[in-house]
Amino acid sequence: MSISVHNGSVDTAQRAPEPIADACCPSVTQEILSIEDAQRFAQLLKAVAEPTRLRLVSIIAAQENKEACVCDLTEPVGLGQPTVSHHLKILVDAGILSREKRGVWAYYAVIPGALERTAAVLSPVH
Amino acid sequence: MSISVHNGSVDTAQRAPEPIADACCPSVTQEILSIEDAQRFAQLLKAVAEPTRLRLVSIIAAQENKEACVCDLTEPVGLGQPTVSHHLKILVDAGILSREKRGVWAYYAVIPGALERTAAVLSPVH
DNA sequence: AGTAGATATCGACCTCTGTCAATGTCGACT
DNA sequence: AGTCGACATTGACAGAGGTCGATATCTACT
Repeated sequence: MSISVHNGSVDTAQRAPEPIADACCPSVTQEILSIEDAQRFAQLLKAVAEPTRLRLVSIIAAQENKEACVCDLTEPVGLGQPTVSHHLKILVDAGILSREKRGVWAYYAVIPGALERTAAVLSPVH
Repeated sequence: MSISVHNGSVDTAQRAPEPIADACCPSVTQEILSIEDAQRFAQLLKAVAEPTRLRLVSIIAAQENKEACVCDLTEPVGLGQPTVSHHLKILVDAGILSREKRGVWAYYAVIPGALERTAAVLSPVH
């Protein structure tokens, strides 16, 4: 079994319950939020409303290559590797971070515009 | 002991542990967040990262007078009065909403610029 | 004074969430 | 093949957080 997918795209087929960061249209102050929109927005904001995850995003963004692997992150945040991995997964699922595996390492990067889209939920651009 | 304070003005003196919405300087992408900043920002974002609270803010902002009392809010969100009161308190403590008591009613309003300042934590203005 | 109504607070319950130790998985290297 | 190292996943635990019923407080009104 485990015919290791050499076809790169299958990896993404299994994953991706559609990231929540496609907050295109409504905003908190533009109209009364539906229950569904409120839940989507809350889930997106929750991904970022956590001290450790904020620092993770901050550290990754401050990196020279704009990316970092898990081993670069455990020491700065002072938490165990499974915990860091867990936080990163939440940020990836929310559409804030991207994950690329190169060899043994997994490199995480901030998806361009993701934070701006998240912020736009609270304050639409202008 | 316990000389019950009959002094009316203690009410306001007791309150106000400085709202967290004075996120003036740093931002997630500008520099590596200190642990203290990360905690402050997370607490501010947590206040908004909840479906019911998002809808409360949304409903209040959509009101004609830009304000609403608790009795206006319990029915739209479909929750009990103590629960709504609890959520509103969290938003007030975070510096998102203001509270003004007129007669028997307590009127809540979105503090101008509060949502923008909160959003600026994720995406600095420009 | 006494009542009624709006809101805040308290206590309890249950779910969600952050953390860790242990284990599983996979790639690189000898 | 076998080992080592990086990362993900699982299970368990403690603490935080959302909800409600009951109660307290406070104001207007008769």
